[in-house]
Amino acid sequence: MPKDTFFNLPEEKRQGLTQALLEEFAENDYRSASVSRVVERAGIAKGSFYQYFEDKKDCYLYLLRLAVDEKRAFVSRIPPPEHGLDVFATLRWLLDTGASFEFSQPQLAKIGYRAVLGEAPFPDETLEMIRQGGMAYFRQLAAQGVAAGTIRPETDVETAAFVWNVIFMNLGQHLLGRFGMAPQELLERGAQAVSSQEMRTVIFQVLDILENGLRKR
Amino acid sequence: MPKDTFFNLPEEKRQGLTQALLEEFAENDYRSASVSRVVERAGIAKGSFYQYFEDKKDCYLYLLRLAVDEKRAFVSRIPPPEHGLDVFATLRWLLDTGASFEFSQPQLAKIGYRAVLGEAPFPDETLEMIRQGGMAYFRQLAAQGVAAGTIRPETDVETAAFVWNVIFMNLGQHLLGRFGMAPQELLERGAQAVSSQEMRTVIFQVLDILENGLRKR
DNA sequence: AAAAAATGTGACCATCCAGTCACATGACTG
DNA sequence: CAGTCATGTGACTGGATGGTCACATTTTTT
Repeated sequence: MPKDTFFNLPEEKRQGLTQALLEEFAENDYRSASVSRVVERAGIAKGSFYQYFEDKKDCYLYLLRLAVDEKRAFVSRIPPPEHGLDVFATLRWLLDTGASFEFSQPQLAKIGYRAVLGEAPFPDETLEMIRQGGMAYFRQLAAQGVAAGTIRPETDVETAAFVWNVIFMNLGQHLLGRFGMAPQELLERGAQAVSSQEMRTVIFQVLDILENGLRKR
Repeated sequence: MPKDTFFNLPEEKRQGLTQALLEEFAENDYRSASVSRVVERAGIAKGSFYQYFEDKKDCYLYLLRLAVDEKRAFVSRIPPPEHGLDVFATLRWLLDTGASFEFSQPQLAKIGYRAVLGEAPFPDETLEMIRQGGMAYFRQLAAQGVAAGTIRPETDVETAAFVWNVIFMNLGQHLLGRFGMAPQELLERGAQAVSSQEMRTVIFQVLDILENGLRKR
């Protein structure tokens, strides 16, 4: 946990530091990220940094929790389709929202992505939650679909969850690379970028593949 | 390129050094991997290391090329289904072979995986080849399927390639995590581990999802 | 205004890193 | 045997890192 001094910081200064942290930890994995670079970018003294955070791990976990909170807030802003409806409608909402988040908060998304890949050299419950949360959700969704009869009954829930999860995790990056936006441009255009028709089309195609397969019949 | 001295090394010593390199670069990304740890593990002097390799980058690229070569050799040992046949048969062969390679050479696979994620802080053509090779292959495969009429004609080739590629890249890791094998155990059991019936079932399920979708009809 | 508490600072420390180099050891050659 | 060349070595350099601390500055309390 960051110390009180961090939360007592004037809004502007705290934002500046947070931004420097976001940049550093989005561009580098935990071990390569450098506190020295962060304080340089933020324009504060090394000593000050350690008035705000216990250590490097502390500031990293702060970012992780920030990512979780922001994603929660983001998701709750776009309400899900009514519960119990078609699983594929839920899936569409998920992919759509997930991609939007990636475009709206690319740095937080990247940090979360890194966390899932499991490169931090220490155990932590927030980390574990992020790592397992996605699969758990998709597992439950798949089970629900099987129970409701929307999904083919012979489906293995774990395997379906894997496929969905892996697509979900990588779709944002794919769209980003495919439609060639620099991170800078992203930050300027904001979330509405994803509403571009091209991207919507891709998302729907992906959903269609997951739902109906690729084989012509 | 490693220097001549490296290739002149007695088999045993070269193997030992290579093994130390594999371990280090499979466990750490490029920036975090440490030459000091490598020479310690390999039991040679720091100076000797720099008789064999130009620098850190040189030894890393050696591993990358090794990964490419080994994978090529591995793949050519399990011949593909006849050309021009069902795209899905080719896909099955791909997933199967890919997963087998991951179980047979987990360290090389991991290094390749890291390379695709794009974390090395320098440009290189081998790197670029590894990064784009997968997508290029799947793109061509999808186009072939559309042309042959096996795949639904309205399919966007790029999107199909993305879905296949992302599944292909992550299936090995998934199987590994799911059937809970430690890397050590893996190295002992070798490639035949993947022939376990459980894993085959999962691979076939994944293929089935990609081919026919999940929706019950 | 004085005292006290909180916050800011950058030189400094121990540790690690990639890479070098003067020298030691071995092997081959005339 | 002497001489030459390839290989092995580890102390060392310069630089970066995470983290500390004695002190300076600012803010709050008395």
